[in-house]
Amino acid sequence: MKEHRSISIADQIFEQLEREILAGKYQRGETLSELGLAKALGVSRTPIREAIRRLEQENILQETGRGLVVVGISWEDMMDMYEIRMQIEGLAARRAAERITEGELAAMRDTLDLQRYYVEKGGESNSAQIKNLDSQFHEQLYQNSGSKAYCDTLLSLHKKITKFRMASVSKRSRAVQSLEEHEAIYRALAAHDGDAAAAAATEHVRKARERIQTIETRED
Amino acid sequence: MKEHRSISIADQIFEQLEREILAGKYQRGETLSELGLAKALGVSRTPIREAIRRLEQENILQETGRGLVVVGISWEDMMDMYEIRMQIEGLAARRAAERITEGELAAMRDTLDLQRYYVEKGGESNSAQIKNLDSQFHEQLYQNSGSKAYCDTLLSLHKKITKFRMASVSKRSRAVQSLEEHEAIYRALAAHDGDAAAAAATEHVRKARERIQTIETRED
DNA sequence: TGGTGTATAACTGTATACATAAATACAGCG
DNA sequence: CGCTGTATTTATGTATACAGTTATACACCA
Repeated sequence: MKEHRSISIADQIFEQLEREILAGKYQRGETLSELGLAKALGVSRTPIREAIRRLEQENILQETGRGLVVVGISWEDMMDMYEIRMQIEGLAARRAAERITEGELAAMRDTLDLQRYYVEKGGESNSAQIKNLDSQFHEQLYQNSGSKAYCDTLLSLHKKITKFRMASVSKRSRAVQSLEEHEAIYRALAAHDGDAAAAAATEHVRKARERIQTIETRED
Repeated sequence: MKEHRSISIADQIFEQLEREILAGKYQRGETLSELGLAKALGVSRTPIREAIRRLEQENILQETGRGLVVVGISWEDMMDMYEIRMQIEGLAARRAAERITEGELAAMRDTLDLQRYYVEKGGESNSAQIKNLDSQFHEQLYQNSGSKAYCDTLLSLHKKITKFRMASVSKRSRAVQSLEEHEAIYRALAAHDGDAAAAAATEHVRKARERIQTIETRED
């Protein structure tokens, strides 16, 4: 089955480079060149340049006038992103609790149910699925805050954190804990309890950061 | 050590379009085309496309597959950005207070002195200067937080707010108040008092938002 | 009159050509 | 041996050509 809408080469390259840079494939400070990337990927410089412009705008790549230098993000950067999320994800959850509709609640319920299915099913092959559903839950939460500013800011942070952690594996027990915290957020949203939603979301981010600190070690 | 590197056409166009979109020159939902922009600005599509990619990444312009649609930001979006800043600018100030050096303090002092000079001098012609120095103070604060994540996030929000408000005029009394709040932040930084710095920064953003709410009225 | 099929125009995506500037290599010269 | 000036390579910035796709206009036909 063919894709309904072809994604441009430039977008694919952007995604790939973003993933690779955030996952640490390139060392920070390492230099790249347009032509080098173009040859390596078998395309012309044009789509490469467009991908680079987007990466520059995300501050994970920097133009030096002669070559590109990889900025990426460090472990400390990621910890800081969690800290920022702790603050504003709570506020976003509060807003979502106050304005979420039944339909939006049902959609989040579906996400949770699917996440629970894969978590309880176990198996390492479902790790990617679980991560995707985890991201989806958060994205729904952001969307349901009804605020473009909150949504944009949180999506940007969440995306970077997710791709940074892409290489790491997560244990099942952690997935269960994360799921239960999602459930707590959902219950607060369903009850339209702003305070509870804010507290649950903030706590979830805080615990997620703790979990990462204890399980992962990463040079950098 | 001044940069002699000329700014590319693509960058200039990005700055211009960003300013115009955020300032509300284009209506939200309005469509643009690469060729139209290229002809209007007298350049080829290449630099236009690169500017567009960056604007897309900022979520103020959107590609539809056939033409571009202006997203921009609304008054509510800006209020939300202030709300987010209230939270994280305080945390950034706390960090800055804990790690700022004498040299960095001196640089911020210089910015404040210059700002005070123009504020006390009065005159409408200095409005732009004052705004620039105001931005500079905040950027120094962000930088001195020592955190890439805080710096990136706050810079992005601050830039959009600033350009959104670019069209508006500010009264002198407001400029004086803003300056005094900056002084309060500076004093806390100089005293390396994290709590005070956080409180002062948060309060400054809160009051800045209040001031805007009372003086400005803008459709949309 | 209304629907349909085709031609046309408009737009984006990609590749390529060319200009320019900067780093590098190297030969010549003191 | 060291310095210098030049040639070459390599990099980016911009323009242009071309392909592919989709909306649009319009003529034609039932």
